[in-house]
Amino acid sequence: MATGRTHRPATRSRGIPEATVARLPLYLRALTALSERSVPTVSSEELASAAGVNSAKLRKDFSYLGSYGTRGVGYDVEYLVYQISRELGLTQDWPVVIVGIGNLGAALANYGGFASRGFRVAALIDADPAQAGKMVAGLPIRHTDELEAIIEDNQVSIGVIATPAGAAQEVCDRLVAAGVTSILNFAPTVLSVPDGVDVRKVDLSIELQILAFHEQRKAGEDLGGAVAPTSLPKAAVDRSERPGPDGDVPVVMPA
Amino acid sequence: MATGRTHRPATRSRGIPEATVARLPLYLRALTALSERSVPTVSSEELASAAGVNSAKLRKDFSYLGSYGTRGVGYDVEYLVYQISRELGLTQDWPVVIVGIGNLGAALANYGGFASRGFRVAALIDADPAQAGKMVAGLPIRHTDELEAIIEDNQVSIGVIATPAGAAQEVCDRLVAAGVTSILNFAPTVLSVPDGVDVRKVDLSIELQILAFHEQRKAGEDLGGAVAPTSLPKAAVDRSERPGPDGDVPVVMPA
DNA sequence: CCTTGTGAATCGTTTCACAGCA
DNA sequence: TGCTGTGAAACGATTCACAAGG
Repeated sequence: MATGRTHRPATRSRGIPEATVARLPLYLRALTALSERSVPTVSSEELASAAGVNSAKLRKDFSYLGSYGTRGVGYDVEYLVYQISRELGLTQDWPVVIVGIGNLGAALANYGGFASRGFRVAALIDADPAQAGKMVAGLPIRHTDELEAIIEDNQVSIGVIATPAGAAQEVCDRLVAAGVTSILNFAPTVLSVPDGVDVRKVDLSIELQILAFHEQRKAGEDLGGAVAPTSLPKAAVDRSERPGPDGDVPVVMPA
Repeated sequence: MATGRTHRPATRSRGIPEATVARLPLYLRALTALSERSVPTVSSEELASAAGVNSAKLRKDFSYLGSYGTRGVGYDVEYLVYQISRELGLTQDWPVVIVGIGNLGAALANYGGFASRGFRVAALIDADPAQAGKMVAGLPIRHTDELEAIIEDNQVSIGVIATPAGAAQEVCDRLVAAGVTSILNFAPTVLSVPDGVDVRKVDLSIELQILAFHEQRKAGEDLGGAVAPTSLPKAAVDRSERPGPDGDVPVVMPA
């Protein structure tokens, strides 16, 4: 979910629900695969199962875009690909910059999924002068000093932050000051941004922690009961038991 | 959200809402930072703002865990760190394997956030024989042939898939057959898994597409109207207009 | 007859607002 | 007095079930 308090609460016109927007890329991927196999039409049932959702949800989602199906038949694949692409804004070109070219930044730079949608990596930026000039994914790494100029020259409105947590807020501030209004943040920090700027967060360690929660539950069920003594009296907890957490996350990469 | 149809619908005992579970790691991070600065207590207001949520939500979330605060005062930082860690299952050790050691897999292997929570990278696995034996993040890359043995020897229940999309389902099947019951999937595919296996998905390109949607909206608003002719008659769309999408995503890395 | 599109019912989450307690 | 804990209200998303329409 976007972190910054954004998203017009009023405006009330073509309101596509957030949950629906988040699924459109999923449908698009499934449709693209069908399109490659030259499948002309799909039913909501088929497409839903390819996208990993149920058909009622899919139909409701599509109903927000308009009436693009044919009753008794299904949806025209090419037509839907086009409609969803347009709705998502992928029929235009989006230059993005990636800041922080460690392993993660490099992985992102090499990621084919960007180019094949409307995204074009306009520049790779890193704070380490020693990295400057090195080629990654066919692009030279440029130094942070050039950040503002790069944003302006390329009309970049989307920035990807793949720096260590400590650097993220400063990078974010500079991106925003230079005109970026959407940020994809891989650093494990809460970024604060002015109104009108969207932040989305991808946090590897959080995803694992959620898995661990469910995993623990499963283990508990195998034994047929609650896993841990869930409610021991507060006084019983020895403060030194967990000896004061072990230094938080040097984070993703030396950037 | 988890993709596989999982999550016990019945059981009905200590039901912590999914939305709450997903925020616990966030609180934990904020609390850990406070703990390092030796802050003894926080109010819901302070902690909420550090975690980027509002205080009512945070209090409701904590109320599912129990009554861990003190009215008029706030929450004991160390105590809460411990309670949340335990609830998330982070007081135990979780061995994980990472399959697919391209740039992304390497970034994950180097990611400090794993070790500092209860996660231990038990092995790195790649299908490329030429990679086998190379050291990444202090661990040797091992060949896919060894996958089953590694899982068993290390009692691994959590697997991370960072392979190209084409390989993901097969890797997933092998992981599950070998006993893995939680999967974090970075490949842009819908994985199908048997009941009882949890899948969480991180998709870089989807996040960007969601940003593009909102970005487009902003651009449209600047001009004070709808961006695109949102509803043109179906017949008007020339099928050859978007010439059949350009090959989906070679994906993350040559793995 | 088949599949879409959608009101209405349901479910889960968030927010409000205040009683309860240190 | 101040902040937690929580019922109750509001909101949003999902699912149901069926009428509409090719």
